[in-house]
Amino acid sequence: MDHKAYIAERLHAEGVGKEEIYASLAVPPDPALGDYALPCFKFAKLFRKSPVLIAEELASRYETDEVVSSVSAVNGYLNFKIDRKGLARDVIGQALGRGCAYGASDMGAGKTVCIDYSSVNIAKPFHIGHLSTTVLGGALCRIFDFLGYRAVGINHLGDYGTQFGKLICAYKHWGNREEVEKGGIHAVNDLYVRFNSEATEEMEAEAREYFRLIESGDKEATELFEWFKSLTLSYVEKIYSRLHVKFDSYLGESFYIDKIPAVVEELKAKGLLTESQGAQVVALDEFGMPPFIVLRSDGASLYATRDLAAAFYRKRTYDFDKCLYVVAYQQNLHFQQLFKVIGLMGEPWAKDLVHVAYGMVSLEDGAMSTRKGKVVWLEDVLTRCVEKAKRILTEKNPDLENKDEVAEKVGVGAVIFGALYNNKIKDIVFSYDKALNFDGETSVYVQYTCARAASVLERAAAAGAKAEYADVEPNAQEFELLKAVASFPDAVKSAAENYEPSVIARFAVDTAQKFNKFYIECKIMQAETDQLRAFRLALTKASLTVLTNALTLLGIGVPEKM
RNA sequence: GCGCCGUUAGCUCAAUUGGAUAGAGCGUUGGUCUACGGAACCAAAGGCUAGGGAUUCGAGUUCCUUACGGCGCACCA
Repeated sequence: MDHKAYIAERLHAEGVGKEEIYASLAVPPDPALGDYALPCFKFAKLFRKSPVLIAEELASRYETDEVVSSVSAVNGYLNFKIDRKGLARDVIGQALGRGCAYGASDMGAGKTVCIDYSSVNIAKPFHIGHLSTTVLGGALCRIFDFLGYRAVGINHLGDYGTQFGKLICAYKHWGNREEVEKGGIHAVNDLYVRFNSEATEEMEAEAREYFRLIESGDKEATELFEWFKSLTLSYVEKIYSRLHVKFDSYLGESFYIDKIPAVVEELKAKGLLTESQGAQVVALDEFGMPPFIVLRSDGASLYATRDLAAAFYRKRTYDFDKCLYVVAYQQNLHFQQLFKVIGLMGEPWAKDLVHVAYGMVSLEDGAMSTRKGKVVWLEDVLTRCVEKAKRILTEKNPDLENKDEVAEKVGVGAVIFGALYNNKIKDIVFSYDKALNFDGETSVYVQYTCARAASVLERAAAAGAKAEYADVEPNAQEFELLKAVASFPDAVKSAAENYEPSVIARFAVDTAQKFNKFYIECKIMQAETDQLRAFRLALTKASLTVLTNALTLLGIGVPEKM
């Protein structure tokens, strides 16, 4: 139940709309004051009375019931207390009734959200810098899907550009099939790195020629390129499946090449295209931005041009209500320009394009650099985290059967969680110390909490004890936990509205903390009465449900034992 | 130089979008077990929310300004 809506509906203040009351309702800093509060200061002018008086009058007029058990006025705040039993019945009913759908809604029914994320480059291995876009985008897909939207995950492959001419050139000079088959994508990357440091003028020219050959569909060049592409895709697929992300489309930049002329024509027809220093551009100086280059002076397209064509293609193909670009803030200007150009073209959906910007990853000794070999490969991070998880697991729980499976969930989960726990805009300095830390506010803590809850429920099942709502007055720990469980649907909504999965990660830790307090303070199986035991078991089950749903939305597995 | 973003406890970060006494984790110090799982729990210490101004009944949150840091600024992606 939405308590704020309930209160807003029943609180009558002349001249003040329900929506305004709903929006103004806040949560008091101390639960002893109440569960919701309406600050009355802003109504003082309207009523020409002191906020203290307004709060008192509203309090005296509000009729309490089985949902809102008491109302009080304190220093200009109107404080509401939710009936504990009523909340317990409602929350436990919802969580146990809906199970893995608890927190879901149909608010997005009939709407489509395109989410452009991860966007790997062909022939480049996955490094730690690619983690954010991948797990953020993956989480956003699941969150929007959970809210009833059709979420379309798009991997806008970096599969076009002169670098592939260089790669083929390097391969022809220094590579061979056997080595690449054996070394996989890293061997391919090594060739590319070598080209960048050793290539002669002649090789550069050769590389340009190879790129031209790819474009013109030359058999050998195309086959080589397709080979590198399939190597890359099978490599990233493994990582994607470990991170639990999926894509509905792998249409990359090369797909849009033949769609560019039409877009250029349209720009021309709308009088937006001008020539500047030999290039075709859209001038944006009146908006305080540098020009948007559509075609280079040699007539070739750019990344930006392909993005422009891709936006139109997506609008036509999916008729999205929103199209998100999960790309680092480095590209702020690029997206501002792109969106502005689409707006200037008169497309009303320009407003539906959103750059979901996130912070940059660097290493402790500075920025990453593939050329200098200063890179942290994601697979290495995953491997080390899973290894550590297994070591701890073996030590703490030697009899556990499926150690590898559990270690995978714990280790990979820690990596995902680490990337999703803070506000996405924050820069990250990667360190193995931090990545391998499983203490404190981590997914491991949440998973451990789940395992504890699952363990109690298992004992209960073995003893034939029921987990169901019972008519008891929740104590302080139980009530705090209930409120946390009840706030999950709001957390999911807020995560979607702000494109911020960290809201859900924070929710998970907060709720786990409250469950642990409850667990320590309240005997569950040894509760004083059967009724109380049933109630606490139900609360335990409800907690496990929300925590599982929260972690699942983030792409993190929940082991039953660990 | 211009633009965007950031700055909160020793460290890493929250703060329900302008509300009451700014909260967590790590680290430090001191506690809690003959146990429904100690990967836990409790407590203490730690803050002029980078500095200054403004708006407001009320500002970590909005505006202006300064400092520091990151990113970007024409044919790379």
